[in-house]
Amino acid sequence: MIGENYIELLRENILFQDLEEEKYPEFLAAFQEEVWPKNTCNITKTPTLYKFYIIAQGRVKIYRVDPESAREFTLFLLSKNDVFDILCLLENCEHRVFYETLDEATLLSVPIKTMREWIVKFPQINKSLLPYMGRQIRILEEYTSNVVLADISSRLAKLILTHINKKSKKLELINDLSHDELANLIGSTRAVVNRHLQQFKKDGILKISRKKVEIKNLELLLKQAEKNHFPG
Amino acid sequence: MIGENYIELLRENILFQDLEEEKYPEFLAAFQEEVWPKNTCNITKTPTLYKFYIIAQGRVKIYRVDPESAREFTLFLLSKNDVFDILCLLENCEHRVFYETLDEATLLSVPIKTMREWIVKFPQINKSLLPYMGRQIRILEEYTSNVVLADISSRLAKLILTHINKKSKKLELINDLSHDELANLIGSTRAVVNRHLQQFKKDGILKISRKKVEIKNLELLLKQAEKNHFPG
DNA sequence: GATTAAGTGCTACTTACGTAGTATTAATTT
DNA sequence: AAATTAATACTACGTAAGTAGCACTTAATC
Repeated sequence: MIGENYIELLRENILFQDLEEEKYPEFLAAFQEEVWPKNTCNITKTPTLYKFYIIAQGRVKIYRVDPESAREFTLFLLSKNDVFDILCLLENCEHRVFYETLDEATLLSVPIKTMREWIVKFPQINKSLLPYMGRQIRILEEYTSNVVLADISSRLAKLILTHINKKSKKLELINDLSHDELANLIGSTRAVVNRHLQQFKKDGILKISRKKVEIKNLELLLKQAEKNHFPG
Repeated sequence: MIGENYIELLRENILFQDLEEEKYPEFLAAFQEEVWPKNTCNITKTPTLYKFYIIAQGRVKIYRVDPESAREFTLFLLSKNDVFDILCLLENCEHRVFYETLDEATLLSVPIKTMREWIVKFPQINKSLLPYMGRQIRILEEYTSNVVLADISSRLAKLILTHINKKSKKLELINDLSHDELANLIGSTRAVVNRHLQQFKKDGILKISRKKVEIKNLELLLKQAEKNHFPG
Protein backbone atom coordinates (compact mmCIF):
# COMPACT_ATOMS: atom_id res chain seq x y z
CA MET A 1 0.00 0.00 0.00
CA ILE A 2 1.22 3.44 -0.95
CA GLY A 3 1.03 6.69 0.91
CA GLU A 4 -1.70 9.35 0.91
CA ASN A 5 0.61 11.63 -1.02
CA TYR A 6 -0.16 9.66 -4.15
CA ILE A 7 -3.89 10.46 -4.03
CA GLU A 8 -3.22 13.69 -5.86
CA LEU A 9 -1.40 11.77 -8.59
CA LEU A 10 -4.39 9.46 -9.08
CA ARG A 11 -6.79 12.39 -9.12
CA GLU A 12 -4.82 13.90 -11.98
CA ASN A 13 -4.46 10.61 -13.82
CA ILE A 14 -6.54 10.28 -16.95
CA LEU A 15 -7.75 6.81 -15.98
CA PHE A 16 -8.54 7.46 -12.34
CA GLN A 17 -9.93 10.95 -12.55
CA ASP A 18 -13.62 11.71 -12.13
CA LEU A 19 -14.11 8.92 -9.61
CA GLU A 20 -15.90 9.37 -6.33
CA GLU A 21 -13.66 10.44 -3.50
CA GLU A 22 -14.41 7.42 -1.32
CA LYS A 23 -13.06 5.01 -3.92
CA TYR A 24 -9.46 6.17 -3.67
CA PRO A 25 -8.54 4.23 -0.50
CA GLU A 26 -9.29 1.01 -2.38
CA PHE A 27 -6.87 2.03 -5.11
CA LEU A 28 -4.20 3.08 -2.66
CA ALA A 29 -4.42 -0.27 -0.94
CA ALA A 30 -3.62 -2.17 -4.13
CA PHE A 31 -0.75 -0.07 -5.46
CA GLN A 32 2.90 -0.66 -4.72
CA GLU A 33 5.63 1.89 -5.11
CA GLU A 34 8.60 0.83 -7.21
CA VAL A 35 11.77 2.73 -7.88
CA TRP A 36 13.57 1.79 -11.07
CA PRO A 37 17.15 3.01 -11.38
CA LYS A 38 18.26 4.99 -14.40
CA ASN A 39 18.83 3.20 -17.69
CA THR A 40 17.51 -0.14 -16.65
CA CYS A 41 15.46 -2.33 -18.86
CA ASN A 42 13.07 -4.03 -16.53
CA ILE A 43 11.29 -6.17 -19.02
CA THR A 44 12.58 -9.46 -17.65
CA LYS A 45 12.42 -8.60 -13.98
CA THR A 46 8.92 -7.21 -13.90
CA PRO A 47 6.94 -8.42 -16.86
CA THR A 48 4.10 -6.21 -17.87
CA LEU A 49 2.01 -9.30 -18.24
CA TYR A 50 1.57 -9.33 -14.48
CA LYS A 51 1.68 -5.70 -13.47
CA PHE A 52 0.23 -2.43 -14.69
CA TYR A 53 2.19 0.76 -14.09
CA ILE A 54 1.58 4.45 -13.54
CA ILE A 55 4.57 6.74 -13.77
CA ALA A 56 4.86 9.03 -10.76
CA GLN A 57 8.23 10.47 -11.65
CA GLY A 58 10.87 10.12 -14.35
CA ARG A 59 10.79 9.03 -17.95
CA VAL A 60 10.28 5.59 -19.46
CA LYS A 61 10.68 4.81 -23.14
CA ILE A 62 8.84 2.07 -24.95
CA TYR A 63 11.00 0.92 -27.82
CA ARG A 64 11.77 -1.77 -30.32
CA VAL A 65 15.07 -3.19 -31.46
CA ASP A 66 15.98 -4.74 -34.76
CA PRO A 67 17.92 -7.85 -33.74
CA GLU A 68 19.90 -7.89 -36.97
CA SER A 69 21.23 -4.33 -37.03
CA ALA A 70 20.79 -3.72 -33.28
CA ARG A 71 19.13 -0.47 -34.23
CA GLU A 72 16.66 0.82 -31.74
CA PHE A 73 13.73 3.14 -32.07
CA THR A 74 11.42 4.68 -29.53
CA LEU A 75 7.68 4.28 -29.94
CA PHE A 76 6.60 6.26 -26.89
CA LEU A 77 8.35 8.51 -24.45
CA LEU A 78 6.32 8.25 -21.26
CA SER A 79 6.42 10.58 -18.29
CA LYS A 80 4.41 11.54 -15.22
CA ASN A 81 0.90 10.06 -15.20
CA ASP A 82 1.42 7.99 -18.30
CA VAL A 83 0.59 4.31 -17.91
CA PHE A 84 1.81 1.05 -19.40
CA ASP A 85 1.21 -1.38 -20.82
CA ILE A 86 -2.26 -0.84 -22.22
CA LEU A 87 -1.98 -3.57 -24.84
CA CYS A 88 -1.00 -6.19 -22.28
CA LEU A 89 -3.89 -5.00 -20.14
CA LEU A 90 -6.44 -5.47 -22.89
CA GLU A 91 -5.27 -8.72 -24.36
CA ASN A 92 -3.47 -11.25 -22.30
CA CYS A 93 -0.75 -11.66 -24.86
CA GLU A 94 2.71 -10.33 -25.17
CA HIS A 95 3.52 -6.89 -26.45
CA ARG A 96 6.79 -7.20 -28.32
CA VAL A 97 8.49 -4.06 -27.03
CA PHE A 98 11.07 -3.12 -24.43
CA TYR A 99 10.84 -0.65 -21.59
CA GLU A 100 13.72 1.39 -20.25
CA THR A 101 14.04 4.23 -17.79
CA LEU A 102 15.78 7.41 -18.92
CA ASP A 103 15.94 8.72 -15.37
CA GLU A 104 15.52 7.15 -12.00
CA ALA A 105 11.79 6.57 -12.11
CA THR A 106 9.15 6.10 -9.47
CA LEU A 107 6.28 3.91 -10.52
CA LEU A 108 3.05 2.77 -8.98
CA SER A 109 2.31 -0.82 -9.82
CA VAL A 110 -0.84 -2.82 -9.47
CA PRO A 111 -1.44 -6.47 -10.43
CA ILE A 112 -2.79 -6.46 -13.93
CA LYS A 113 -5.57 -8.77 -12.72
CA THR A 114 -6.69 -6.12 -10.25
CA MET A 115 -6.61 -3.44 -12.90
CA ARG A 116 -8.83 -5.61 -15.10
CA GLU A 117 -11.29 -6.03 -12.24
CA TRP A 118 -11.36 -2.26 -11.74
CA ILE A 119 -12.19 -1.71 -15.38
CA VAL A 120 -15.25 -3.90 -14.93
CA LYS A 121 -16.15 -2.44 -11.54
CA PHE A 122 -15.66 1.21 -12.48
CA PRO A 123 -17.06 1.96 -15.94
CA GLN A 124 -15.48 5.40 -15.72
CA ILE A 125 -12.03 3.83 -16.06
CA ASN A 126 -13.19 1.88 -19.08
CA LYS A 127 -14.50 5.07 -20.59
CA SER A 128 -11.33 7.01 -19.88
CA LEU A 129 -9.22 4.40 -21.61
CA LEU A 130 -10.75 5.31 -24.96
CA PRO A 131 -9.39 8.86 -25.34
CA TYR A 132 -6.06 7.72 -23.92
CA MET A 133 -5.77 5.07 -26.60
CA GLY A 134 -7.09 7.49 -29.18
CA ARG A 135 -4.22 9.79 -28.41
CA GLN A 136 -1.75 6.95 -28.81
CA ILE A 137 -3.23 6.15 -32.22
CA ARG A 138 -2.84 9.79 -33.22
CA ILE A 139 0.77 9.84 -32.07
CA LEU A 140 1.56 6.68 -34.02
CA GLU A 141 -0.21 7.92 -37.14
CA GLU A 142 1.81 11.10 -36.99
CA TYR A 143 4.99 9.15 -36.36
CA THR A 144 4.48 6.84 -39.32
CA SER A 145 3.39 9.73 -41.46
CA ASN A 146 6.58 11.61 -40.70
CA VAL A 147 8.89 8.67 -41.23
CA VAL A 148 7.38 7.99 -44.64
CA LEU A 149 6.95 11.52 -45.93
CA ALA A 150 9.52 13.69 -44.19
CA ASP A 151 13.29 13.65 -44.24
CA ILE A 152 15.46 13.63 -41.15
CA SER A 153 16.01 17.36 -40.82
CA SER A 154 12.28 17.93 -41.05
CA ARG A 155 11.56 15.22 -38.48
CA LEU A 156 14.21 16.59 -36.18
CA ALA A 157 12.75 20.08 -36.40
CA LYS A 158 9.27 18.71 -35.72
CA LEU A 159 10.50 16.72 -32.75
CA ILE A 160 11.94 19.85 -31.20
CA LEU A 161 8.88 21.94 -32.01
CA THR A 162 6.44 19.50 -30.42
CA HIS A 163 8.41 19.61 -27.18
CA ILE A 164 8.48 23.33 -26.65
CA ASN A 165 6.61 24.35 -23.56
CA LYS A 166 4.18 27.03 -24.60
CA LYS A 167 4.65 29.09 -21.49
CA SER A 168 8.36 28.84 -20.81
CA LYS A 169 9.18 28.63 -24.52
CA LYS A 170 11.83 26.08 -23.58
CA LEU A 171 12.32 22.47 -24.46
CA GLU A 172 10.93 19.92 -22.08
CA LEU A 173 10.95 16.15 -21.81
CA ILE A 174 13.69 15.79 -24.45
CA ASN A 175 15.91 18.71 -23.47
CA ASP A 176 18.62 16.62 -21.81
CA LEU A 177 18.80 13.65 -24.15
CA SER A 178 21.88 12.49 -26.03
CA HIS A 179 21.93 12.60 -29.81
CA ASP A 180 21.53 8.85 -29.69
CA GLU A 181 18.20 9.10 -27.89
CA LEU A 182 17.05 11.93 -30.15
CA ALA A 183 17.81 9.71 -33.12
CA ASN A 184 15.75 6.88 -31.63
CA LEU A 185 12.82 9.25 -31.35
CA ILE A 186 12.72 10.03 -35.06
CA GLY A 187 13.86 6.70 -36.46
CA SER A 188 17.42 7.63 -37.36
CA THR A 189 20.95 7.26 -36.06
CA ARG A 190 23.28 9.32 -33.90
CA ALA A 191 25.66 10.35 -36.66
CA VAL A 192 22.91 11.56 -38.95
CA VAL A 193 21.14 13.50 -36.22
CA ASN A 194 24.41 15.12 -35.27
CA ARG A 195 25.02 16.08 -38.88
CA HIS A 196 21.71 17.94 -39.04
CA LEU A 197 22.11 19.51 -35.61
CA GLN A 198 25.43 20.94 -36.80
CA GLN A 199 23.69 22.35 -39.86
CA PHE A 200 20.96 23.87 -37.69
CA LYS A 201 23.71 25.42 -35.59
CA LYS A 202 25.43 26.87 -38.66
CA ASP A 203 22.10 28.27 -39.84
CA GLY A 204 21.61 30.01 -36.51
CA ILE A 205 18.53 27.97 -35.67
CA LEU A 206 19.83 26.21 -32.56
CA LYS A 207 22.43 26.55 -29.88
CA ILE A 208 23.93 23.20 -28.99
CA SER A 209 25.84 22.13 -25.96
CA ARG A 210 26.37 18.79 -24.32
CA LYS A 211 22.99 17.13 -23.83
CA LYS A 212 21.27 20.43 -24.37
CA VAL A 213 19.51 22.11 -27.22
CA GLU A 214 18.32 25.70 -27.20
CA ILE A 215 16.21 27.40 -29.81
CA LYS A 216 17.69 30.56 -31.26
CA ASN A 217 15.40 31.16 -34.23
CA LEU A 218 11.92 29.73 -33.99
CA GLU A 219 10.83 30.97 -37.38
CA LEU A 220 13.62 29.20 -39.22
CA LEU A 221 12.94 26.06 -37.20
CA LEU A 222 9.32 26.13 -38.31
CA LYS A 223 10.46 26.43 -41.90
CA GLN A 224 12.73 23.42 -41.51
CA ALA A 225 9.84 21.40 -40.15
CA GLU A 226 7.62 22.20 -43.10
CA LYS A 227 10.17 21.80 -45.81
CA ASN A 228 11.09 18.41 -47.18
CA HIS A 229 14.40 18.10 -48.88
CA PHE A 230 13.78 15.05 -50.98
CA PRO A 231 15.55 15.13 -54.31
CA GLY A 232 13.57 16.21 -57.32
CA MET B 1 -33.73 2.12 -41.69
CA ILE B 2 -31.92 -0.83 -43.16
CA GLY B 3 -33.17 -4.32 -43.92
CA GLU B 4 -33.20 -7.42 -41.72
CA ASN B 5 -30.45 -8.90 -43.84
CA TYR B 6 -27.98 -6.66 -42.07
CA ILE B 7 -28.69 -8.15 -38.64
CA GLU B 8 -26.18 -10.88 -39.34
CA LEU B 9 -23.55 -8.27 -40.17
CA LEU B 10 -24.11 -6.52 -36.86
CA ARG B 11 -23.98 -9.81 -34.96
CA GLU B 12 -20.56 -10.46 -36.43
CA ASN B 13 -19.34 -6.93 -35.84
CA ILE B 14 -16.81 -6.54 -33.08
CA LEU B 15 -18.64 -3.55 -31.63
CA PHE B 16 -22.17 -4.88 -31.80
CA GLN B 17 -21.59 -8.51 -30.93
CA ASP B 18 -22.61 -10.01 -27.59
CA LEU B 19 -25.64 -7.77 -27.29
CA GLU B 20 -29.06 -9.04 -26.40
CA GLU B 21 -31.12 -10.09 -29.38
CA GLU B 22 -33.96 -7.64 -28.70
CA LYS B 23 -31.62 -4.64 -29.03
CA TYR B 24 -30.95 -5.11 -32.71
CA PRO B 25 -34.17 -3.55 -34.05
CA GLU B 26 -33.12 -0.29 -32.38
CA PHE B 27 -29.83 -0.37 -34.23
CA LEU B 28 -31.45 -1.25 -37.54
CA ALA B 29 -33.79 1.67 -37.19
CA ALA B 30 -30.93 4.16 -36.94
CA PHE B 31 -28.68 2.87 -39.71
CA GLN B 32 -28.78 4.03 -43.30
CA GLU B 33 -27.37 2.13 -46.23
CA GLU B 34 -24.96 4.05 -48.45
CA VAL B 35 -23.33 2.89 -51.64
CA TRP B 36 -20.08 4.60 -52.50
CA PRO B 37 -18.83 4.16 -56.06
CA LYS B 38 -15.32 2.92 -56.73
CA ASN B 39 -12.38 5.27 -56.24
CA THR B 40 -14.29 8.11 -54.70
CA CYS B 41 -13.01 10.17 -51.88
CA ASN B 42 -16.04 11.00 -49.85
CA ILE B 43 -14.44 13.10 -47.23
CA THR B 44 -16.10 16.30 -48.30
CA LYS B 45 -19.49 14.91 -49.13
CA THR B 46 -20.00 12.91 -45.97
CA PRO B 47 -17.79 14.16 -43.22
CA THR B 48 -16.95 11.61 -40.59
CA LEU B 49 -17.59 14.28 -38.03
CA TYR B 50 -21.31 13.65 -38.47
CA LYS B 51 -21.55 9.99 -39.35
CA PHE B 52 -20.05 6.74 -38.18
CA TYR B 53 -19.63 3.94 -40.70
CA ILE B 54 -19.58 0.16 -40.79
CA ILE B 55 -18.33 -1.48 -43.97
CA ALA B 56 -20.74 -4.09 -45.28
CA GLN B 57 -18.95 -4.71 -48.56
CA GLY B 58 -15.91 -3.45 -50.40
CA ARG B 59 -12.65 -1.86 -49.31
CA VAL B 60 -11.94 1.61 -47.97
CA LYS B 61 -8.49 2.99 -47.40
CA ILE B 62 -7.62 5.57 -44.79
CA TYR B 63 -4.67 7.54 -46.04
CA ARG B 64 -2.62 10.67 -45.79
CA VAL B 65 -1.16 12.87 -48.49
CA ASP B 66 1.89 15.04 -48.36
CA PRO B 67 0.70 18.27 -49.98
CA GLU B 68 4.18 19.20 -51.14
CA SER B 69 5.19 16.02 -52.95
CA ALA B 70 1.62 14.75 -53.48
CA ARG B 71 2.83 11.44 -52.16
CA GLU B 72 0.20 9.31 -50.56
CA PHE B 73 0.39 6.57 -48.00
CA THR B 74 -2.21 4.25 -46.62
CA LEU B 75 -2.66 3.97 -42.86
CA PHE B 76 -5.41 1.38 -42.81
CA LEU B 77 -6.97 -0.82 -45.41
CA LEU B 78 -10.49 -1.46 -44.15
CA SER B 79 -12.89 -4.15 -45.29
CA LYS B 80 -16.06 -5.93 -44.21
CA ASN B 81 -17.07 -5.16 -40.64
CA ASP B 82 -14.38 -2.59 -40.09
CA VAL B 83 -15.60 0.76 -38.81
CA PHE B 84 -14.56 4.38 -39.15
CA ASP B 85 -13.78 6.84 -37.87
CA ILE B 86 -13.01 5.88 -34.31
CA LEU B 87 -10.95 8.98 -33.56
CA CYS B 88 -13.71 11.32 -34.68
CA LEU B 89 -16.11 9.29 -32.59
CA LEU B 90 -14.06 9.69 -29.42
CA GLU B 91 -13.03 13.28 -29.72
CA ASN B 92 -15.12 15.77 -31.53
CA CYS B 93 -12.21 17.06 -33.49
CA GLU B 94 -10.98 16.47 -36.95
CA HIS B 95 -8.94 13.46 -37.95
CA ARG B 96 -6.55 14.67 -40.62
CA VAL B 97 -6.86 11.77 -43.03
CA PHE B 98 -8.66 10.94 -46.25
CA TYR B 99 -10.97 8.07 -47.07
CA GLU B 100 -11.30 6.44 -50.46
CA THR B 101 -13.07 3.36 -51.76
CA LEU B 102 -11.02 0.78 -53.65
CA ASP B 103 -14.16 -0.99 -54.82
CA GLU B 104 -17.77 -0.05 -54.95
CA ALA B 105 -18.52 -0.18 -51.27
CA THR B 106 -21.68 -0.62 -49.26
CA LEU B 107 -21.66 1.11 -45.93
CA LEU B 108 -24.00 1.37 -42.99
CA SER B 109 -24.03 4.84 -41.55
CA VAL B 110 -25.36 6.13 -38.28
CA PRO B 111 -25.25 9.68 -36.94
CA ILE B 112 -22.14 9.96 -34.82
CA LYS B 113 -24.28 11.48 -32.09
CA THR B 114 -26.40 8.34 -31.98
CA MET B 115 -23.32 6.16 -31.85
CA ARG B 116 -22.06 8.17 -28.89
CA GLU B 117 -25.38 7.67 -27.12
CA TRP B 118 -25.17 3.94 -27.73
CA ILE B 119 -21.72 3.80 -26.18
CA VAL B 120 -23.18 5.27 -23.02
CA LYS B 121 -26.32 3.16 -23.15
CA PHE B 122 -24.63 -0.16 -23.96
CA PRO B 123 -21.45 -0.61 -21.93
CA GLN B 124 -20.69 -3.67 -24.02
CA ILE B 125 -19.97 -1.45 -27.03
CA ASN B 126 -17.66 0.68 -24.93
CA LYS B 127 -15.86 -2.46 -23.80
CA SER B 128 -15.56 -3.83 -27.32
CA LEU B 129 -13.97 -0.63 -28.54
CA LEU B 130 -10.89 -1.26 -26.46
CA PRO B 131 -9.59 -4.40 -28.19
CA TYR B 132 -10.49 -2.92 -31.55
CA MET B 133 -8.38 0.13 -30.82
CA GLY B 134 -5.70 -2.07 -29.31
CA ARG B 135 -5.42 -3.89 -32.62
CA GLN B 136 -5.08 -0.58 -34.45
CA ILE B 137 -2.27 0.43 -32.14
CA ARG B 138 -0.52 -2.88 -32.83
CA ILE B 139 -0.91 -2.42 -36.57
CA LEU B 140 0.52 1.08 -36.40
CA GLU B 141 3.41 0.03 -34.18
CA GLU B 142 4.27 -2.71 -36.63
CA TYR B 143 3.92 -0.29 -39.54
CA THR B 144 6.22 2.31 -37.99
CA SER B 145 8.63 -0.38 -36.92
CA ASN B 146 8.88 -1.68 -40.45
CA VAL B 147 9.26 1.70 -42.08
CA VAL B 148 12.13 2.60 -39.76
CA LEU B 149 13.95 -0.70 -39.60
CA ALA B 150 13.22 -2.58 -42.80
CA ASP B 151 14.00 -1.80 -46.42
CA ILE B 152 11.45 -1.85 -49.21
CA SER B 153 11.98 -5.43 -50.39
CA SER B 154 11.58 -6.66 -46.83
CA ARG B 155 8.45 -4.56 -46.30
CA LEU B 156 7.02 -5.73 -49.60
CA ALA B 157 7.62 -9.37 -48.68
CA LYS B 158 6.02 -8.81 -45.28
CA LEU B 159 3.01 -7.11 -46.83
CA ILE B 160 2.41 -10.12 -49.05
CA LEU B 161 2.99 -12.61 -46.25
CA THR B 162 0.53 -10.97 -43.89
CA HIS B 163 -2.19 -11.19 -46.53
CA ILE B 164 -1.95 -14.86 -47.31
CA ASN B 165 -5.13 -16.69 -46.39
CA LYS B 166 -4.09 -19.61 -44.21
CA LYS B 167 -6.59 -21.98 -45.72
CA SER B 168 -6.55 -21.14 -49.39
CA LYS B 169 -2.84 -20.18 -49.30
CA LYS B 170 -3.72 -17.35 -51.66
CA LEU B 171 -3.49 -13.61 -51.37
CA GLU B 172 -6.56 -11.79 -50.20
CA LEU B 173 -7.53 -8.15 -49.69
CA ILE B 174 -4.51 -6.89 -51.65
CA ASN B 175 -4.45 -9.42 -54.49
CA ASP B 176 -5.91 -7.16 -57.14
CA LEU B 177 -4.21 -3.88 -56.30
CA SER B 178 -2.01 -1.88 -58.64
CA HIS B 179 1.64 -1.38 -57.85
CA ASP B 180 0.72 2.14 -56.93
CA GLU B 181 -1.61 0.98 -54.19
CA LEU B 182 0.87 -1.62 -52.99
CA ALA B 183 3.46 1.14 -52.71
CA ASN B 184 1.07 3.24 -50.64
CA LEU B 185 0.68 0.35 -48.23
CA ILE B 186 4.38 0.14 -47.42
CA GLY B 187 5.31 3.80 -47.65
CA SER B 188 7.06 3.76 -51.01
CA THR B 189 6.42 4.59 -54.65
CA ARG B 190 5.19 2.68 -57.67
CA ALA B 191 8.49 2.58 -59.51
CA VAL B 192 10.40 1.22 -56.55
CA VAL B 193 7.80 -1.43 -55.77
CA ASN B 194 7.86 -2.51 -59.39
CA ARG B 195 11.65 -2.78 -59.28
CA HIS B 196 11.49 -5.17 -56.35
CA LEU B 197 8.59 -7.16 -57.76
CA GLN B 198 10.67 -7.71 -60.91
CA GLN B 199 13.54 -8.93 -58.75
CA PHE B 200 11.21 -11.27 -56.86
CA LYS B 201 10.04 -12.59 -60.23
CA LYS B 202 13.62 -13.18 -61.39
CA ASP B 203 14.36 -15.00 -58.16
CA GLY B 204 11.41 -17.29 -58.70
CA ILE B 205 9.61 -16.01 -55.62
CA LEU B 206 6.54 -14.56 -57.30
CA LYS B 207 4.53 -14.82 -60.47
CA ILE B 208 3.33 -11.44 -61.60
CA SER B 209 0.59 -10.51 -63.98
CA ARG B 210 -1.55 -7.44 -64.36
CA LYS B 211 -3.03 -6.54 -60.97
CA LYS B 212 -2.20 -9.98 -59.68
CA VAL B 213 0.54 -11.48 -57.58
CA GLU B 214 0.97 -15.21 -57.00
CA ILE B 215 3.40 -16.83 -54.62
CA LYS B 216 5.71 -19.38 -56.21
CA ASN B 217 8.21 -19.94 -53.44
CA LEU B 218 7.01 -19.26 -49.92
CA GLU B 219 10.32 -20.14 -48.29
CA LEU B 220 12.28 -17.60 -50.29
CA LEU B 221 9.60 -15.00 -49.61
CA LEU B 222 9.96 -15.60 -45.88
CA LYS B 223 13.70 -15.10 -46.20
CA GLN B 224 13.18 -11.80 -48.02
CA ALA B 225 10.90 -10.63 -45.24
CA GLU B 226 13.45 -11.38 -42.55
CA LYS B 227 16.49 -10.06 -44.30
CA ASN B 228 17.33 -6.40 -44.38
CA HIS B 229 19.51 -5.19 -47.14
CA PHE B 230 20.83 -2.03 -45.61
CA PRO B 231 24.40 -1.32 -46.55
CA GLY B 232 27.09 -2.37 -44.13
C1' DG C 1 44.12 13.13 -9.66
C1' DA C 2 44.14 9.40 -12.72
C1' DT C 3 41.46 6.45 -15.32
C1' DT C 4 37.50 5.07 -17.69
C1' DA C 5 33.29 5.73 -20.01
C1' DA C 6 29.96 8.44 -22.47
C1' DG C 7 28.95 11.86 -25.57
C1' DT C 8 30.17 14.70 -29.52
C1' DG C 9 32.12 16.43 -34.09
C1' DC C 10 33.82 15.29 -38.35
C1' DT C 11 35.50 12.86 -42.82
C1' DA C 12 35.04 9.43 -46.28
C1' DC C 13 32.40 6.08 -48.49
C1' DT C 14 28.41 3.21 -50.26
C1' DT C 15 23.90 2.43 -51.63
C1' DA C 16 18.94 1.98 -51.63
C1' DC C 17 15.51 4.97 -52.69
C1' DG C 18 13.05 8.38 -55.11
C1' DT C 19 12.45 10.87 -59.45
C1' DA C 20 12.09 11.53 -64.36
C1' DG C 21 11.16 9.95 -68.58
C1' DT C 22 9.68 6.72 -71.98
C1' DA C 23 8.18 2.47 -74.27
C1' DT C 24 5.04 -1.20 -74.07
C1' DT C 25 1.00 -3.73 -72.93
C1' DA C 26 -3.70 -4.50 -71.35
C1' DA C 27 -8.23 -2.76 -70.47
C1' DT C 28 -11.94 0.31 -71.28
C1' DT C 29 -14.61 3.41 -73.91
C1' DT C 30 -16.28 5.30 -78.10
C1' DA D 1 -12.30 -1.52 -84.75
C1' DA D 2 -10.25 2.68 -83.19
C1' DA D 3 -9.10 5.66 -79.62
C1' DT D 4 -8.12 6.49 -75.11
C1' DT D 5 -6.76 5.47 -70.59
C1' DA D 6 -4.56 2.74 -66.95
C1' DA D 7 -1.03 -0.23 -65.64
C1' DT D 8 3.41 -1.92 -66.13
C1' DA D 9 8.52 -2.50 -67.37
C1' DC D 10 12.82 -0.45 -67.72
C1' DT D 11 16.92 2.90 -67.93
C1' DA D 12 19.48 6.64 -66.06
C1' DC D 13 20.66 9.69 -62.46
C1' DG D 14 21.12 12.50 -58.05
C1' DT D 15 21.12 12.35 -53.24
C1' DA D 16 19.93 11.75 -48.33
C1' DA D 17 20.87 8.58 -45.12
C1' DG D 18 23.37 4.96 -43.06
C1' DT D 19 27.92 3.05 -41.80
C1' DA D 20 32.70 3.04 -40.32
C1' DG D 21 36.28 5.05 -38.19
C1' DC D 22 38.65 8.32 -35.35
C1' DA D 23 39.82 12.45 -32.72
C1' DC D 24 38.31 15.14 -29.13
C1' DT D 25 35.73 16.67 -24.95
C1' DT D 26 33.17 16.24 -20.88
C1' DA D 27 31.47 13.50 -17.11
C1' DA D 28 31.76 9.77 -13.99
C1' DT D 29 34.28 6.49 -11.27
C1' DC D 30 37.90 4.77 -8.64
